[in-house]
Formats: sequence, C-alpha cells, structure tokens
Amino acid sequence: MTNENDYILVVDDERAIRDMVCMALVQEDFQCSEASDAHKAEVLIKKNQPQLILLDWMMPGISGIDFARKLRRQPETMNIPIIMLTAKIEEDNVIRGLESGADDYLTKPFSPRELIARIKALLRRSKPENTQDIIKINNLVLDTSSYRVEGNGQTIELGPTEFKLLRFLMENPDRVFSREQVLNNVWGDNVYVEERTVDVHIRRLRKALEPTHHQDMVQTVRGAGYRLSNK
Amino acid sequence: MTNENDYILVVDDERAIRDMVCMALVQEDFQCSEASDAHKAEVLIKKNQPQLILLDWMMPGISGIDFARKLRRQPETMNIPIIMLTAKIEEDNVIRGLESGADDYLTKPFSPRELIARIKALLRRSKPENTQDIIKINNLVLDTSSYRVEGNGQTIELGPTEFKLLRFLMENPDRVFSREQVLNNVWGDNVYVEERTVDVHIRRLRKALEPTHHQDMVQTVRGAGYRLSNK
DNA sequence: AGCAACTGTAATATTTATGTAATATAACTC
DNA sequence: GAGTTATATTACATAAATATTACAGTTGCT
Repeated sequence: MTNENDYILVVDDERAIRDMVCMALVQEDFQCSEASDAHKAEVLIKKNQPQLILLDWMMPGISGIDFARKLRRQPETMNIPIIMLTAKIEEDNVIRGLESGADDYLTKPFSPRELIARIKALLRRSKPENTQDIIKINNLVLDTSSYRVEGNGQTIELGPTEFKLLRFLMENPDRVFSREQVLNNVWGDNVYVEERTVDVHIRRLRKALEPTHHQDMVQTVRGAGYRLSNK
Repeated sequence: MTNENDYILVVDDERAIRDMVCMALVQEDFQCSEASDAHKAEVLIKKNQPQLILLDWMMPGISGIDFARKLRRQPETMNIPIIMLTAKIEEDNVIRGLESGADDYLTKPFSPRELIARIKALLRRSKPENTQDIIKINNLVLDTSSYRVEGNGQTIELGPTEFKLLRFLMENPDRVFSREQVLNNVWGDNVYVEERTVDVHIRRLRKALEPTHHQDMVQTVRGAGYRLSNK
C-alpha cells in the first residue's frame, strides 16, 4: 500500500529536526511540508489541508501547545490529528498537552521507525471505514475488497498489474488515457518504465478477458491511448 | 449511536489516571468501573463481565502483564479485549506484551480522544463475536467461546495466533487483507513485528487445516495479501 | 529443573510477475 | 501500393513476491 495521498505538515523551529523527519516521511511515500513557526504553518494549512500535523512543543513565538489549542478551536482544522514532539515528558507538560488536544506524543530523540508507526496508527483511525465497492460494467464485475474479477459469473484470473490496470480503467470508463497517464495512475508517479510496457499489459489484460469475451471492451484509440467501454 | 451498553473496566493503581479515564468514558456514554489492583478487578469481572478492559502495565502486586495472561487463559475472559496502558515503550515491554495477549497499547500520556478512538475501534472489531459465537463456512466451524475449530466434524488443533488469525479471516470472509492489516487486526495496533511473519503463520494455519482439506480456503492474492474464501 | 508448545526472524527455495527488446501486423499517408 | 508510423504479439532474462524450513529464545506446565 502506498501513502502518496497523505500529506503531513511538520512544524518545528529546528531545521535539522524538520529535515530528518521529512526525509523519513518521504521515504515512506508521504507528502511532506515544513514550517518553522506557527504563522507559516497556518498559511500552509489554509492553502492545503494536511491529513496530520507534527508539532514541536517549544517554539519561539506561538508555542506548540497554544497552536494546537487554536487548531482545535477552528472547525476546519478541528479534526486534524496532531502529534506533539516534546523534548522530555514532565507531569506539567502532560496535563497541558492533554488539554491542548494533541492525539499523541513523541519524545525526542525518537527513531524514524517509531515516528512512522505512530503516524500510520493515527491515520488509520482518522480514516473512514473501508467501504466495499464493486464496479460493474456490462457483466464485468470487479470487486476491490476481494480482489476478484468476474465476467458473466465466471472468475477471471489477473496478475496484480492487470488488476490495477482494469480497476483504473473501470473507474474511468469511456475515457481515453495516454500511455503516460496510465503509467502515472497505475504504476505510480515516480516510477519510470517504458511507455511501450503499457501495450504489453493491455495485451495481457485482453488475453485474460478473452474467455468471457470481454476483450473488446479494452479499446485502442490510435494516436491517443486506451479506453474501456461497453460500446 | 450510543455506547451506553458497553461496560468498561479500568484497572490502574493511580487514582488520578482512573478518574481521568473514567471521566472521558462517561462523557462518551460508556459504563465504567474502576479497580485499583488485579484482585479487585477479578471480583468485578466475576460480578459483571466487561466488554473491554483498560489495564495498567505496572501495578503493585500482580502486574498488568501477568493479569492479562491469566485472563487469556480462562475461557470466560479469554475473548475480552484488553488495552494496555504503559508508561513508555521499551523493546522488552513490547515483546512481553505481545505474549501476554493484549489487543492494543496506549502509552502514557495519551489524549482522551485517542483513548476513545482506540476503544471504539476494538469494540467494533469484537462486536460480531458477541452476537455470534459460532462462525461456519464450508464445513469449517469456529467456536469463539470454546476456542475450538472443527472441519467436517473433526477437531483441528491450532495455536493461539493461528486461532486468532483464522477467526479474523472468518469474520471477514472473501475479503483481502494486506499483511499490515492482518498485523493490526490479529496482533494488535502499535506492535512492531515483521510483515513476513504473517506468511509464516499463514503457513502454520494452512498446515493445520490440511487434515480436513480446508487449506485451500486460505488464499494468497499476490501483490495484495491474503483472503479466506470457499471458492 | 526439564520438557513441550509457541513465537518471531532469518535463510533458502520456489513460484510468479515484470519490463524490454525483437518481430509481426495493422493503419495511415501520399 | 510503397513507405511510414503506431500498435500487437511473443519470448525471455531478471526481479519480486511468496512459501517453506530451521532455529533460537520464551513461556507454561508438571
């Protein structure tokens, strides 16, 4: 699974910490922005709402506690999970931290591994429950929760890439995608493979669809790309 | 939805923590009882079985780990979800915690919000089991209350982890789970175990299912995870 | 204390999928 | 219809994912 869609904001006045954290996040495919103080953070949040905020406890200007409190007060930011980064844990900190509304704590120094684990745990909780969704076009049924594809009730065997490819096309039926677009959406943004590779996987997909005669739904648009359609 | 039917027991020697936690619980409409040590907790459990137990790691007398282990051994309390409250996470704690059978961890200090979120997540998971003790798929019968599994009437011997694994899969049949999801649901959240460990337990489960020829119900979905299905 | 049962990890083996290049076919241009 | 370009098809070496086994450390039990 990839974290590409989760955007995390790191707020800390120490550049070294920000860099370290961001590096760990990027390694895990998270999107990441940095802010050196609360004001800059606010601007960034307005521009693009993060899924999670890592917030330093002690900062010049507005402290992490006060900033957390402020975020909790505003409806738009109320539900963004916050992880506090503290130098050390003191009883006093704990109480004030609880009140400010942080969701988790991390005491410096912390390992990237622990940081990632906690972020994932929090994100999991803040995400809506998995929804079982079934895409159905023309007797061709793709179930994303069971990873099954059926044509006229018959099971169709697909490799991982063919499954992702079919899923992408079925989620956007009747629309033509260039090979580049297909690569970006199915393989991922930062992967480099030959454009012609798409042809091969289209071929594999068609072959797999032959037994149930759905191969013609995967259509070539010469000079433009590919399309999935029932016409 | 309301939580007034869920009764939660808080076991901790520190009064301040108990009060804080209970206050948060009551605010969410949970029923709540407090116990300052394992013995008092035991009496309360006998009187009225809680839906979930919050258990302090370090307590004078019987420690949280030992108490959890004890609860796991007795059939009546075997299936009550347990969340451990620990002062800090050390490698050693994690390992021993795993074996004691806790379902989740919470490191002090924690926010009420996170506490509630985790409790709800755990309850959601254990709900189907409360209403239905016996899950049956394809002549494979799993009885959560007696900790027994039968295939075609024949008893199947399973270790604790394999049992939990099979149970989780049977509660969500025909659905693919990544190794990460399996770990979070079977081992518990916030637990650092290699993803490949799942493979090994899947192997053990399959082996145990061989005598009754149910091993093929545990299916690999390459690039995605595992699934239990009768197809 | 000592044996049996479990667990997680690492090493190794096995299976399956992937991307590329080479070649064939089809579709356009003029 | 020859030449040109785009796509189809096939084969294959390699990479990646999973299966399997062995093992060392714990715990539970007697």
